[in-house]
Amino acid sequence: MVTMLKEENFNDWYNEIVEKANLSDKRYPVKGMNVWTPYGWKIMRMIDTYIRQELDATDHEEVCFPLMIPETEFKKEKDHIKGFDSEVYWVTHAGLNKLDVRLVVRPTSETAMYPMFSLWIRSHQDLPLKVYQIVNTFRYETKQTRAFIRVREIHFFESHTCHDTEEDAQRQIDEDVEILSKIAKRLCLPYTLLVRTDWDKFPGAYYTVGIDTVMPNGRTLQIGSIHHYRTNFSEPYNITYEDENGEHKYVHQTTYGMSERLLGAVIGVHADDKGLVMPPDIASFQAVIIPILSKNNTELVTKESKILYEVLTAAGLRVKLDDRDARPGSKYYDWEIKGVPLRLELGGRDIENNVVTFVRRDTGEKGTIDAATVAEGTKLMLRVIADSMYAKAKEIQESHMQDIDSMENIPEDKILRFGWCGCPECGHAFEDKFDIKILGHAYRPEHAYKGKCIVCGKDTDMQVLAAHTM
RNA sequence: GGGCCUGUGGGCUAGCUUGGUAUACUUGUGGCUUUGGGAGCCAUUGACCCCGGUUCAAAUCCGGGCAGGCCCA
Repeated sequence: MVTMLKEENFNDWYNEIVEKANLSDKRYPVKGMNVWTPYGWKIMRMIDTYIRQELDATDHEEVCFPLMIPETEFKKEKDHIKGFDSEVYWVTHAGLNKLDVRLVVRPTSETAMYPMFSLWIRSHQDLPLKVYQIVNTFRYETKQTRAFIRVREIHFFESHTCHDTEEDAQRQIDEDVEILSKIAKRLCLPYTLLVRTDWDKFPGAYYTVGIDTVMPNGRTLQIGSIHHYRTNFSEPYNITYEDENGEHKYVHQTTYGMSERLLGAVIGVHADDKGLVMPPDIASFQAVIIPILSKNNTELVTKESKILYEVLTAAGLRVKLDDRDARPGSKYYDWEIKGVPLRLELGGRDIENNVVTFVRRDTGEKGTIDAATVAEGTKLMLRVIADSMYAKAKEIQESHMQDIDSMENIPEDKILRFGWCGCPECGHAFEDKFDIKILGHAYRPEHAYKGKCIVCGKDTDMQVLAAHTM
């Protein structure tokens, strides 16, 4: 049973869900490094599958670079090293010997990949270069660690692209945005795309688009980011191509990164006081079949349950037949904690009436599906569940948005929306006064804005969002 | 970065102040029985975070480490 309430105590509730649903085992004896349990890993792999699917479909190629980066390469881009040197792990020894050149354990792979890109790319015919990898990266987080949300060993997806022009790099970022929308749909997650402030962009980037989602406690969680590097890395790493006229030019680069925080966001947004609620597309099991046996029909119900399992599996659904020797009620609790989207019960009454009883995990709604068309009926129900999960999450996100026009009476636990002139002085003044972070301005504004800077009162056409972050 | 709290079977927990025999529940295992929201009975496995100190004696007191949680910058 889940004892913590999401509304009252989000942090404790989150920890309890992760533990009770058995997504991750935090007992591994290194801080911030947790064990992926079979149930959690299956879900993460499902998310990775969709990432691969979308990246492959847009002509990205999967690669796998080494974990370690020599200090000499790591140091080439000055802002980048400055942004990371307080949180990288160093390998200083090999056996008993001290290394002449220390090795960095990758916090991200720019500095591992780019020396190789410089060898791989020679002509404009080699462009665009679009690669990605899904690997673990390491950051020595100093803040409180938290399963999936702030860890030191990160399950990370990163794509890296090189282009001949800045415009082509810009097109890549728009493609990344499209890819994101497809993946987020699978997770039933709404999000915002905000161009980060200059002091908050990725170390070495020209600009950064943060991907944020709103947690029910009113804090935002960054679930990914997209960066435009221009030639900030290609210059120090000497990644050049020869154009049609025989001239040598620096490539324009972009990156796109997301992590297991996607799973953290799914938990935070969708789970409830009974446990996890999995979006159907990434659920390890989309439906669980619970046979309801009684003394005189054990054989019949067991047989029919197996047939149901086979019919649904053959239709491409991920199904679990729970034939453990336990009471049905105890099985209900087990699968509710694990968040299986749909529970299918099959007992003597159902067989007589040619139906299967279903219970939705997201709403608790109960009903029956016609046994003759059970595969179609189940698929339809899963689609309804996904749509309604997304709609509910979207509603929560919007209920947290609030426009403000003065620095008085700032509401707690809201995502604030207001005008900003763009100057760092006003930005820092706002952030420091309320201990809140300016997340940035819309990457694709829905409409033009005319207003005044909330700090200095100057006219401005830039509207920004600000919030407490997880 | 600074401060506070905690660490006992797989999970949760009593015991710690006042040093001596480790408690309950849950889970696991085997069996009987039962099955439309956590059934019951019997049997049974399983623990004091690590290192050092004080002591005849340490889960308990002291120091350090590691890990977890919370608050503040």
